[in-house]
Amino acid sequence: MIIDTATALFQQKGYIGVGLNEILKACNISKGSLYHHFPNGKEELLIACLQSMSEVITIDIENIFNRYQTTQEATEAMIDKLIDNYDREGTIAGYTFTSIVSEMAALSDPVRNACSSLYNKMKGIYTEKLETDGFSRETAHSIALMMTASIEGGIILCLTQKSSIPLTVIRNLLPNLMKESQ
Amino acid sequence: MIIDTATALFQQKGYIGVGLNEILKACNISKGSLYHHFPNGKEELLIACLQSMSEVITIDIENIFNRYQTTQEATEAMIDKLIDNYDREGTIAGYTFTSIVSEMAALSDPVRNACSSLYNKMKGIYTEKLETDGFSRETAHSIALMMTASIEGGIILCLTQKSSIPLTVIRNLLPNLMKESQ
DNA sequence: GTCTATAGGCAGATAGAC
DNA sequence: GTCTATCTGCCTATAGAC
Repeated sequence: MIIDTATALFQQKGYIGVGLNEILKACNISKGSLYHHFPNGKEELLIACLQSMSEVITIDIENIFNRYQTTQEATEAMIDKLIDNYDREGTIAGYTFTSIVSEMAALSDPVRNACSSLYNKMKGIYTEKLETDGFSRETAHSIALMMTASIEGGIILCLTQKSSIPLTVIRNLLPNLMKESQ
Repeated sequence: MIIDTATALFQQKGYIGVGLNEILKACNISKGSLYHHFPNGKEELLIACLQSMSEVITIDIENIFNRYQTTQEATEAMIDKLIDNYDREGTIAGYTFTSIVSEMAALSDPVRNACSSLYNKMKGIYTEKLETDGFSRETAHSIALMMTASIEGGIILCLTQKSSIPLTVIRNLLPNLMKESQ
């Protein structure tokens, strides 16, 4: 599948970091074929990949959040998975999603909107769980946003420092936010 | 000054987003001249710019943190400044520093190290202030890291959503971390 | 619907005059 | 130490055969 292969490459190297030729080679298809399916070229392919990523990531997070009773437990399990991923593979699935946002937010509104909706989906899962925990809707929204931001920032710090310590610290501090604001 | 002009461009558009010709035109110099001063070309210029950014940002944060008695007040003032910046100009100074990390962390170790040291400097200012607030060294380090990560993530969310709300929420939630962990 | 060949532009880098 | 001219290579996108 073209989209799966391209998604992996975009996640590894970012949008500008991957050339069209590299994608074609990895997919074993030709330029003519790609432009037949995606007349608007690379950007249209990226947006299709972002939609695919959105589904995969959302389902993954939802599974974890359904498996645990409280937001706190689910969050710890989720971050543990990110840390485990990093320690085993040296990368974090969804990282280059950060890279794509940073590169493209100012350049392409369609891409920016696709990324925005992905963040909102993640935040929505957190919010819902926090409300079942007993938080007011408003507080739930605030904490969910804080979770999204600190995890995203934590991933960046891990990749910058080549260490999983930042995410470990965040994993241990985030629960305080869920106790004290209640 | 070449570095000042190039720094501004890198901050606005990221490393790959700015062409060498664009920099030369903005500085009114020629290719030969640039390569005389920076034999290793664009990457060497970027690292010089990151060092310059590091000084500017560090001094700015230090000034704010010296002006207020507690970390909480200083942090709120600092984020207020980011929000004000965004609302007035639509960008956030230091943003494209995020963009540069995301683009380059996996590609260039010298650049990654320069970015890592910049994050550490910011975190160091927070840590010091938290210790004078009475936190243990270990707790101070943890909270400082959380501050760095959530602000960085908040900036990304602001740029993705084209709104200053994420940073506003983070400004209001971060103080909880400084009260309850004490 | 998939292919090859190629267009057209711009990237970063270099050579050598002055 | 600054300039202009030029090189090589890669980029995305297109044209047109099959």
